[in-house]
Amino acid sequence: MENAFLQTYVSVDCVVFGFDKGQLNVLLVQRNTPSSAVNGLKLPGSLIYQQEDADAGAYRVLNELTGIKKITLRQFKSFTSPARTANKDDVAWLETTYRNKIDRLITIAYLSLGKTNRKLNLVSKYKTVSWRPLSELPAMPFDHKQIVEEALNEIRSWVEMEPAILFELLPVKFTVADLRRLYEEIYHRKQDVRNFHKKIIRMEYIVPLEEKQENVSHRAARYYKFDRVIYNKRKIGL
Amino acid sequence: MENAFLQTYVSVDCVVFGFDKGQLNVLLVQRNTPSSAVNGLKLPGSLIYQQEDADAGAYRVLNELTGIKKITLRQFKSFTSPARTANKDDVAWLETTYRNKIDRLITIAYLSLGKTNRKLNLVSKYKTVSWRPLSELPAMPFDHKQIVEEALNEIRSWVEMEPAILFELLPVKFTVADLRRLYEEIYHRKQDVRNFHKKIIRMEYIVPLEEKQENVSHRAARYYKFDRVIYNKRKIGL
DNA sequence: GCAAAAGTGTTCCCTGTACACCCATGC
DNA sequence: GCATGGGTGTACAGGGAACACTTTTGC
Repeated sequence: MENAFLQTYVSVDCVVFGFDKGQLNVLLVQRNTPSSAVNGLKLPGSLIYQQEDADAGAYRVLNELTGIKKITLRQFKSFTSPARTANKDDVAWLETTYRNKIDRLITIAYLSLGKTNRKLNLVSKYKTVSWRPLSELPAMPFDHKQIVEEALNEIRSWVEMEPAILFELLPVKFTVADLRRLYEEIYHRKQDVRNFHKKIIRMEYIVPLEEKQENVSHRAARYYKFDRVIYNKRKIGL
Repeated sequence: MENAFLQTYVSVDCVVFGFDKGQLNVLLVQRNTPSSAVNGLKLPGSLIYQQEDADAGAYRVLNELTGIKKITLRQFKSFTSPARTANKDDVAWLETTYRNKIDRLITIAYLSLGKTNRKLNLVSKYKTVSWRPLSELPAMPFDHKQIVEEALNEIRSWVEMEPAILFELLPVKFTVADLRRLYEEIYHRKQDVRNFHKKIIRMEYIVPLEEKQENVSHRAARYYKFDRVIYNKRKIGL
């Protein structure tokens, strides 16, 4: 008995995390097909073209579906199980969307961190693009839920390798408490307030501003900003 | 102008590292084709089948090409550039070997650590399977050189996540100096002998044996072994 | 004045690092 | 006896962890 070699379509899927109101969010798009059965939210992703590699495909697709241009995407894992196309509704949606017969599909998953106040949906083909809290993700087609879970694991090692990417998640001006809550979300454990403060103050590339919070019903917190120039100088020193 | 969606063959390639005589080695196989122009060493890898996922394909292929059965393979990156098939000799070899027209090929790369004293070549379709020192790798087809380089970077984060895999590279009985030289190879920096000793002694799962080296022209070193049971207990404690 | 969150110092321990000499063995 | 690599202790510095009270602001 002869085994046939796999010849398959290849997609990219992007897990873009955002941080807002103390929680991590994931950027999802909504499929817009006639059949309501297969409507629903999913990760931004699509088949890639003949002449592009997966990285180029990921940047193109994310831009086409959400309008996002300037962002860093990082390939983190391929998902190749034949069971990915086990759900008939998913396959029907694929075949309608791409006008091809598709019985197998592998995807290369990308991870990214973005600001939730970014403008979205400028050029989207999809009905809606929206941030959804990680803690209450909707049901999603294919193995998108699993992809998000593995992306979460990946964030930590990415942050350890390149701490600067954390600031992609925060607004330009942020308080130490914002940063602490972000750490707590990513590492799933409480940080001691005083120790965290000391740690942040030691980092010369997190620079204090004169500006403080306004109209808060408690003592106003100082704003800080991330200084990439100082950060890069430090790295060369390593 | 319409863009066609990529539909492609998918291969797996395995970078298996070994450690011998103080150096890291990579396991390579030799292509056996009629044309001598395309002969040469390459990473063990092959197209995967319709009905298998990439993980299953990687284990199958590594076994078919090298005889290796019990080993841990870890997916670490996909290589998807259209330029992978830029070399005509490589494409000719592909088409001869797989009896298909192949103009594009993506590969999913796997990383693994093995002992160099493992029995090889039991069921190999290839002429030879051999360990080659990392420092003097031959020219290889496709982007195999780049794949090995990226695998090297990957080892460190794998070891940090799961230190036990280091012992896959060492014989069952090893000296502290063996372990130190392995560290030095992987991290590319010298370790202080005394400090390294202290660090190792602190790890209860590295247990000293009564046995010592024999017939060495210097003071004989004590052998140690890795105790997985103690190691696993410690991990639960985290 | 009270609720809510910001801000701030000290102590202890553990880990990493720097550093130099004697020991066992084969030849 | 000499060459080769194995094995060992101490001292200092820096970072992580534990821990409680005062300050500012809006209402």
